[in-house]
Amino acid sequence: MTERAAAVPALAEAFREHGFEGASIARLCAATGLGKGSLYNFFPGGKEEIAAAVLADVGAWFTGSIFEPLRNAAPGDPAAISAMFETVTAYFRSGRRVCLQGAFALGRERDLFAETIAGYFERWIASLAAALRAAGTSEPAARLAAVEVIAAIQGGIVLSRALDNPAIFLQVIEQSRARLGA
Amino acid sequence: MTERAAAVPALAEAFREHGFEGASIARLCAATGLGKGSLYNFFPGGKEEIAAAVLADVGAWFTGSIFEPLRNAAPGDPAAISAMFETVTAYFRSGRRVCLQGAFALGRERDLFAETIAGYFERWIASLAAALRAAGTSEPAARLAAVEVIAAIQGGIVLSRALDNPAIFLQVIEQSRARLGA
DNA sequence: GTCTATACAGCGATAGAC
DNA sequence: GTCTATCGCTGTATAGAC
Repeated sequence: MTERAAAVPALAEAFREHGFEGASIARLCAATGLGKGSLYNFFPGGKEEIAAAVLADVGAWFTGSIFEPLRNAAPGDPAAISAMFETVTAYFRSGRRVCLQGAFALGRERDLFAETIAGYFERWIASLAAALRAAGTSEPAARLAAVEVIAAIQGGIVLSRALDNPAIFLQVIEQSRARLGA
Repeated sequence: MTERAAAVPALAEAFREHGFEGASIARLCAATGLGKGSLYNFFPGGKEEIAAAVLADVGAWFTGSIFEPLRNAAPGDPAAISAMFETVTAYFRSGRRVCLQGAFALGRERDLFAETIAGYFERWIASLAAALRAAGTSEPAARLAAVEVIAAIQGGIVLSRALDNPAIFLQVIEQSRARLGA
C-alpha cells in the first residue's frame, strides 16, 4: 500500500468531521501527520484531488462491503439485506458518523463532485433493488423500496445528529428492516 | 428592527445555498444589498448572530405554517397531515432547497446551534405525533411514525439533491403520505 | 446609520533549501 | 520527498469619516 493510499482514511475522517470547506490543508496535515509538502506531493491537485480520492476510496469500500454482497444475494433469502443494515449501522456509527456523499450533496461541493456523488447513490439503489428482487419483490416496487430505505438511512443520520441521539438512527433502521421483512 | 427583519429571508437563502462557512459576510451583503456597516449595525454579533436570527425566523415560520396546523388537527381527520406534506414539498422546492437545520446538523455548526436545531426537530416530531394521535394512531406508534416521516423528508432532500432529481423527493413524500393514510 | 479603509488571521498553493 | 518560508487572497471584524 502506497503512503498516499494509507493517508486516505484519515483524510476521509477529517472531511466527515469538518466538511469540505472546514477541512483546511492545515487540518488535513494534522489528521495525517504529513507535512504540506508531502500532501501536495501525493495530491498535486490539492484539496479537490484529496476529496476526490477520499470519495473514490469510500465508494470502493461500499462497493466491496455493501453493494456487491447485495448483488450476490441468494434468491428467496433476505440475509444480504439484513447484513446491509448491520454493516451500515456500524459504518455510520448509529448516525454519529456522517455520510460524506450525503453531506456533500447538501452543499456547494455537490457541483464539484456531482457525478461521483450521484454514482454512489445510484449504485446503492441499484444493488439494493437487485437484492429486493432476489428476495421476491417485483421489479418496479424494488427500486421504489430501495430509494425509500436509502433516504431513510440518510435522514436517520441527519435526525440523530440533530437530536444528538443515536437511538433515532437505530429506530429508523429497524423500521426499514421490518418493512422489508429482513 | 423592521429593516433587520426584512433582510432575514435573503440571509436565510444565502445560508441555504452556501452553507454556514461558505456564506461569507461579503456574500451576505450581496444577498441583502446591505453594506458591511449596515449588517454589523443590525447584527453586532456578526455571522453567528445572523445565523441565529435566520434559524429563529425559519423556526417561527415552521411553527406558524406547519407545527400549529398539525396541533390543531381535527380528530379523525388526516387533512392536517396531508397539508403538511404539501406545505413541506412547496417549502423545500421538491428537494431542491436545503433544510437549514438539517444541513447544519451534519456540520461543525451543529455544536454552535445545538439547542435550536434540536428544538426545531423536537417540535416537528411532537406536533406531527399529535396530529397522528388525533387521526387515530396509538400513543407510542405516533411518535415512532413521526420520526420515520421526518427522517424520510430529510433523506429525501439529501437523495434528490445527490441525484439531481426532484422526482426522488416527490416519491419519498408520496410513500410517507400513503403509509400514514393521508 | 452607512460608507470606505484597514487590521489581522487563516486560507490554498508554491518555491526553494536540504 | 519533506521541510519551512512565503505568496496572494479572502475571511471576519473593527475604526473612523461623513
